[in-house]
This record gives sequence, structure tokens and C-alpha cells, in this order.
Amino acid sequence: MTHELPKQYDPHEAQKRWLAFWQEQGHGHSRPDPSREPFTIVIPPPNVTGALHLGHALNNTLQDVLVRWRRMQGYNALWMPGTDHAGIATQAVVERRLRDTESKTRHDLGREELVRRIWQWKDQYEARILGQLRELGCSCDWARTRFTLDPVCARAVRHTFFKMFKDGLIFRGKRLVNWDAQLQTSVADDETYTEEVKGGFWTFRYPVKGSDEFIRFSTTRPETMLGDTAVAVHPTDERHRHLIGKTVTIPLNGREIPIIADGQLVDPTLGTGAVKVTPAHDANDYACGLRHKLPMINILNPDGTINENGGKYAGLERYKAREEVTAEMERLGLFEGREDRAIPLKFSDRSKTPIEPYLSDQWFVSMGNLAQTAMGAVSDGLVTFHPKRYQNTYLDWLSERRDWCISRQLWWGHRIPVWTRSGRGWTEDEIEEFGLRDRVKSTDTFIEAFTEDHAFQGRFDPVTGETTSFICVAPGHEEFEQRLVDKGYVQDPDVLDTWFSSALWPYSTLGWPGPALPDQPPGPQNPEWAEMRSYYPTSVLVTSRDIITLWVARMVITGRYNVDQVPFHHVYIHPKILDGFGETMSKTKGNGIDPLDIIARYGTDALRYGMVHVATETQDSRMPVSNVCPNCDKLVSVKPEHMYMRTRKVICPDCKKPFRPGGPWPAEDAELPTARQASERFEAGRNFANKLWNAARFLLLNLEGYRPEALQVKDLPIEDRWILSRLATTAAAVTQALEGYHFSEVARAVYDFTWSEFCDWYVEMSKGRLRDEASRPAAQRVQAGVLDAILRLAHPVMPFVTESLWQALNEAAFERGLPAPEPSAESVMIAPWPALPPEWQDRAMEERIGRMQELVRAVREVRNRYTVDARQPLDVSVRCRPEVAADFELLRPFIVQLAGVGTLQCGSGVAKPPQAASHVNPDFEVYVSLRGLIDVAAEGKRLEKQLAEKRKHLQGTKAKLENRNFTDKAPADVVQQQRDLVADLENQLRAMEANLQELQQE
RNA sequence: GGGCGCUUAGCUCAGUUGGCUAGAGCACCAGCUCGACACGCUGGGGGUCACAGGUUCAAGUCCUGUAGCGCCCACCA
Repeated sequence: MTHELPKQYDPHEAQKRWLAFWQEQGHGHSRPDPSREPFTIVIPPPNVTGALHLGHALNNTLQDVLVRWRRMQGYNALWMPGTDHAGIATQAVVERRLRDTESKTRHDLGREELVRRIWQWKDQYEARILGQLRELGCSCDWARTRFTLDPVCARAVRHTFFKMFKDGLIFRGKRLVNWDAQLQTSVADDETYTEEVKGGFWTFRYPVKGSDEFIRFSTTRPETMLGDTAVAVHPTDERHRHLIGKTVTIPLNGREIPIIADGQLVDPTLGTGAVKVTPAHDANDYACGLRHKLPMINILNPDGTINENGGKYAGLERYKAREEVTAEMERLGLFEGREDRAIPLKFSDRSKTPIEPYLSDQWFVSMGNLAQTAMGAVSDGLVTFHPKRYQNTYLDWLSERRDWCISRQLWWGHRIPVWTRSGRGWTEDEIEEFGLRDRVKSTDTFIEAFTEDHAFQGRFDPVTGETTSFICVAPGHEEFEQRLVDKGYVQDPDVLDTWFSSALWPYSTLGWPGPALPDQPPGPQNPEWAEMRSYYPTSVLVTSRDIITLWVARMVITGRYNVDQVPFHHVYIHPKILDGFGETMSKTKGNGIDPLDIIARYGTDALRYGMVHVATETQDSRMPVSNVCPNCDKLVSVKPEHMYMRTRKVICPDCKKPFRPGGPWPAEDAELPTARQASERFEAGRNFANKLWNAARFLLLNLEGYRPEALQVKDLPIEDRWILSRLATTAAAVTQALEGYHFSEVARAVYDFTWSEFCDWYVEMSKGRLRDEASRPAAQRVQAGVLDAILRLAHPVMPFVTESLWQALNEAAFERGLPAPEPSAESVMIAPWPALPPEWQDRAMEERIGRMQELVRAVREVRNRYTVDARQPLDVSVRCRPEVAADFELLRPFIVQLAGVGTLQCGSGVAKPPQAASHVNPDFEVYVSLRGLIDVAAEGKRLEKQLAEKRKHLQGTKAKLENRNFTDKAPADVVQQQRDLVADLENQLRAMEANLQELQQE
């Protein structure tokens, strides 16, 4: 029975079929299994903001390659999938939609309703993202899919927060934050970007009290004068020295403020040499304010208008206030001038509006000791970075130990589990009721008390004379929370930074802090935690370099803090996919590529092959993109102006019809047909899948009568031993590359072996053997065995085509394999990873076949040069050493077949026939008879050119050997190599010279 | 300003610890409907390894500097 496959691989049929098959077989599902070593990866959870782009495809393909490989190696492999709620990003998207479609703000909806709307959004996009991951072939354990707001994650967040609160690691402080006046929230530094804008540089002066002097200063934000609490000069600046300690009056509101000396804030060489100090609205001034204990006057409302501290300017929008302040100073004669200047201004990523530095109450995690433990994890080798250089990014950032602002003024996220009551401390009744009597510790301004599940703090502010109580509650005490509310406490309205829950991801997803064991101390020592013990610490984290600090470092911190173990042993940082112009892909730029477009055009295996192939050590990879014209199917290269959402319409240069450029985030108007995207970088993968398909197709057509039988390698003919040697070498190389995260090499090794060795040579050599009944069975066994091994080696990269062929091969040759046949696995996904006997690797054998390949290529080259018809046999004479001649005799049928040879003569005494093209090789000289065809002049010219090159090479090598320094200092083997080379070249030259001479005499 | 990378064929990239005449894919040229594959087969052309110095018997590879590009961090009254 033959097994005829279609001529072309249909990736889409395969994808549909095997995704369902794998799901049904449950090979992605993992359970704790003490008998097998675990291999665990947690996914970097994609944001539920939108769709995945090519960067995600890269990230997830590489994870899947590792997971599939380790699973085949017999590890208990678990890949935990999930998504991230992505606080500000998601809320901003939903709020924007609300504004665009319903003209409403979040305040119109209220907290509960907005959060409900975001959940709807999340459900929709989570499904889309998980669907994309499935389409990519990701062998995740879907039954364990997590979302960072899941109850288990929430419990982990609450536990961590409570623990940190109790340990004094969480504190509330006034800090300057990046305030987004549009979204009315603080945003992290990394959620801002800086742009140069046209602005002004104003110079004003303040009158010095008790004199007729003025002090001059410049500013780019005149309205902040309302919040000035000092003017600073440099302590050594002669111009201002006499003013230090004096007082100036802010004419706008009459406030008197000191002139202080601050060598850090002031650079005497810049501007006027004097600086106004607004601690509540500028980061440097804030630091200066702390140094000099200056008052900090906040002049802004959360919406960006001036507050009551601005006096008569209260209520004005910030830029309006700027104009009015400037106008008044001018009226007072205290305005000296304004120059236009390009000002670098911080903007919010989300709202695209200017950031205001703003003093507000925030929660922080104190990083000192935590950062130390995380640095230790890397310097002690518990966590290793690949490539190694990325550990610098990690260590440098941690060494700054900057406190982590964890509160966000949002409604979407884990709400901060702290209940606050302002204006009142705890009452005696409450101290009794909460059981705090003997637990209270206090100072003049601070009071705290802890129970098992609650942490109480009270603070007295001597400035305002107010007391505020904070109570942090451990998870699972809803009735207590209600009691607090009844007593006038309110829960903090803020939510936690997204990265707070992401930081717990590697173990919160595994059920930490334990299923229903709130009274047991959390930790992996708890015997109930089978899941934790089985899968934690995870094996490797695969991610991109831009979140080494935001995410990787914080996972290490909380891992050591919460469960006393690092979250992973290895961190593999992969390159970034850039667009054709060298820019990173982002939604803001609108230059992403939708992996589903690539899948639709080239197939998933091609996408994955492309991703693995670009994953090199050092370089990011450019990905030039085309739009596929939806009207005429022609490729239209993407130009810079198509990006950044600038162009919503492209006219196809071919059919002149318009279309909308494609991508994962196309513009919303749908009047025009949308292009799918394409990139020729995926053609190699598509072609390779098809090549593999057709090679298998050929073998399957010739497996009739196949019978399994163990192979005795030493009894096999040379060509079989050769391909087995190459296979063993390749399998070892692929395994080694995977172990070192050298993904690109994995792709290349599998590709080269399959295409250039197996298909181009071995399969071609088999064709004759298959027709011969005597040699057929062995050839079939080796072919089935090698194909089987190729399918396994290629499977982690190209799961679909390999599964298709595996199943087809199962029908034709169910028992197969190397070195001895075995019944095959029901899926290549769980077939054992190839580990071939190292003694199969036979360098000498590879060289012998290499020589034959050289001979065949030489004959083909002559045939091509003289355009001799492929079917016309050529008469070939080879002059060589006897042992080479013996090899060629052995390989005669292949040489005849592969090079189209008529008569073949080999031996040391072989003479050059007349009218022959020659080809000189270190091991042999080939002559191809070309009676009547040969162009003596052209042949002679060619020989002379080659002679010249060889002579030059010889001369260079000889010169090297004549250099005493070289022969004395270079290693003996290198010197010997050069001597052999000289001998070789001299032989070749002699032969070529003789050939030329004979040619000229003909 | 500090740090980490990058610059090799027209394009996109490899090139392990310095050691034969620097590789691949795509593109290009020529020839092939030869019973797996035109997403293919066969062969070919194409590179002063950014530039300038240095170390070394030997440099694409190590060091210094210059130029350009990218990313991260800090700062810019």
C-alpha cells in the first residue's frame, strides 16, 4: 500500500487538525510527578490591551521550542499560560472608547460600572490573545490558564502586601510623582516619554526684602512661582554671596521666602546663577526642599487647575495661569524678557498630555534590603542570564535601590488592602475590640500594633495636627473589613501597580499561598503544596530586555521574600523584532505585524521557523514588511509614511486601487479593504516545510514492503554510515544549541542537514538503491530511521508539518527508529528526543563522501559551463591515489548517477584524455572529455586565471613559512598545516601547469 | 552625561577560545517540465569584514581612538 501525499504541504489543514488532536490527547497538560524531573516555564503574560504582534510571536515560539524539546526529553514539562490585567493600559483603552463612542468619562459611569466594562473588554481580548497563542501552536497547559486578577493571584497579592506592611517595608509618603492631569493618575517613569516642544524661557526678578536689590532668575514654567518656597544660589558665587540668608517677597502673593545656598541644585555658570525653588512641582527642587526642610506647597488640583494655594489664580487652568502670572509680573515691572526655546517635556504614554510633577500621597515599597537579596541571587549564580551581559542591566538598576511606588490612581487592578480613617486615632474601645491592648508600640508621631491578620498604624502630623489611622487586612476577612467600614474607615481608593501582581506570577499561578491553609506559614516546606514543590522554582524565563528591571528583578525580589527561593534559574533574553527601518514595534507607532497575517500567508511552521532563525545572540532583527494589496494580491512595501497611523489609505502602485494598511491594530474606519501583511523573511520557513514534506512524500512512496529490523551499523554500506554519522553530529549539535539558547543555530542545523545533506545527497543516492531488490530493505530502514529522527529534531520548531508526517509515517512504518526499531509514539510531540550513539560520528567517513561530492560537483560544473544536456553521459577520468580510487570505485554507481557519467576511470596512472576540461582538487584531478565541444582558448584562459590565484596563495603561504617568527612561535600543528598546504598547492600547480601545456598543444 | 550593544555580499543575518582561500538565505546571472518538491534542481558571479592606529608569527575575531546606528539609565532652573 502506498501513501500518497499531496504535492504541496497545506499548513492550514495541518494546523486545524493537529491543534484539535493535541488538545484531545492532552499532551500539554502536566501533573505533579515525583518520578520525573520538572521543566517549568511561566509565560510573560501579555497585556489584555489588544492583540499580539510579532514580538509576542517570537517570545512565545521560543518558549514553546524549549517546552516541546524538554517534554520530548522526558521532563515533566509545564508551560503556564495567562494574561496580565495591565492596569493603566487597559483602563485607558476602555476609557478612550467610552469617550469616543458614548462621550462619557469614568466618573459618569462610576467605579463599579467602569470595572464591569473593563471585565467585558478583558474577556473579549483575553480570548483573542489566547486564541492567537493556540494558533501559534503553543503547547501550554491551557487548563491552568491564569489572569493576574484571578482569585488565586488576588490572594497572593493580599498576602504579600500584608506581609510587607507588617515587616515595615510598605510606607506611605508624599512624593513627587508624574501626574497625568487628563487621566488624573500618577504614572511611572517608564510610562512617560520625553519630547522637545517649543516653549519659553522667562526671566523675572524678586525684590530682596530690606534693600533695593533684586534677584534675577529664569524659568520655563512661570506659574510655579506661586509655589516657590526659596530662591537658591551657589554658595561660592560672588555675585550672590551677600544675599544668602536674606529674604525675598513673591510679588504675586506676598509670601516671603529665604535665599538659600545649595551647591547641588545650582550651577553658577548657567542662566542668572539663581534658581527659584518649587519643591512640590519639580524633582530637583524637591530634593533641595528636603535638604533645607523647606515647606512644600502644592498649587495644583488633580485636574491640572490651580488650587486654593494659588490665591487669586485658583481655578485657572495651568497654562492660563502661566499667562496671567507672566502678565502680572510684567505689570509689576519684574519681567525681564522671554526667549523661545525648545524644551524637553515629559508626556504621558497613555493620554499624550504633558506630565506635571505633582506632590501626592503614595504607597511605596522600601527597596533597600529587598534589592540586596535580588542582587545576591545573580551574583551568587542562583539566577543566570543568557546572554550574560544582561545581568549588568539588572544589577545596575537594583543597586540604585529606588523605592518602588506601588499605588496607582486607577480603578482597574488589585485594590490596596488598607482602610484609612482621617482625623481620628484609635479609640480605647477599638483597642479593646481589636485585641491590641498589649501589642501597641508608639512614639510621639507614630503608633503601630499587629495581630495575626491585621496591621494597625496611626500617624500624627505635627504640621496639620491631624491623626490618620491605617489598617491593613490580610486576605479572607471580609467581615472584619465591614466592621472597619462601619467605624468610619474607608478603603484606600487606589490600586496596585500592575507589576506588583506580575512580580508574584511564577508562584501565585501555582496556588501560593496554599490551598485553604491560611493558618500555616506560607512556603514550599508546607507539604500540602504539591504543585509548588513540583514546579517551583521554574526552569527558565524567556523575555525581552526592556522588562529586566520592571519585571525580572521584581520577581526575584518577591520570590526570595515570599517563598525564600528564586523564581527561575535561567533568564533568556531574546532579541527584538524591529520594523524595516530599525525601529521597535509598538502600538503607538502602528508598525506591528499581526502573526495571524503571517500564518495565513506562510503557515505557522514558517512563522515559527522564521522566529527561531532570527533569534541570534547579539543582534536585533529587522523585518521589512509589505502590505498585500487586497484588490490584486500584489506586495506593496511598507514605507515610513504608512506608519504612525499617518496614512490610512494606500494606493496600490499596481492596480491603482486604494486599501488600508494592515497590522494588528488597524485604524477603526472600515470603508476600505484592509491589507494583510507579508514579509519575505518567512519564505525560507515555508519553503523548508514544503521541502521536508516532499522528501517525506518521496520516501513514503517507496516504503512498500518495509520491514523493521535492527541496524548493524558496521555492516551498512558507506552511504548509510555517512548519513548516520551526519545525523548523529547534527542531533548532538542541535541539542547543544538548545542547551545554550542558541536558537538560530538550531534552525540552521536542522535546515542544513535536512536540505543539503539528506535531500540533496542521501535521498538522491537512494534512488538507485530503491530500484534494486537486494539493497532496497536496508535503504528503506535507514531512510525511515533518518526521517523519523529529522521529524523529532524539527518538531519543536515546526510542530505541525512534523506531526503530519509523523502520522503518515506511522501508517507506512509503524516500527522504526535508530538504532533499533520500536513502535512509534502516538504523537511526535511525545516521541523521545533523538540521542544517537556518539560513535556513529565518523569524521573520516564524512571526508570520504565529501571527496565524492567534490568530484560530482566538478563534473557538473563542466557540464554547466559547456551547457551539455543533462541526459548526455560524460566520460570522466580521475587521477588519484589508489585508496581514493578504491573509494570512487565503491561509490561508482552514485557518481555515475549524480554526475551523469558515462565511462569512469580512476587510478594513479590515469592519463589526461585529449580535448578534456580539467579540474584539480587536492586529492584528485578530474578530466571530462569534451570531444568536439571544447573551447581550447576559453579553457586555457580559465586555467591561467586559476593558476594565478593558486600561485598567489602559494606565495603567501611560503612567505609565512619562511618567517622564523612564525615557525618558532606558532603551535606545531598550525605550522604543519601550512607545510601540508604548500605541498598540496605545489602538487595542484604542477598538475594544472601540465594540463595547460597539453591543452595548448592540442 | 553613564552603561550595554551594533556596523561583514544589493537586502537580512551567521562567523565559538585569534589559525587553511570569510559563510547562509533572499535577490541576481546561466541552464534545467531528469517520475518528491518551480515553495524545485544544477552551476555561477558578488565582500579593503565602518574608519584610523596598536598588540601578535598571525586580527572579521583582542586593545585604543573616530564616525554612524540602536537600546537602557540619569539629567537638562
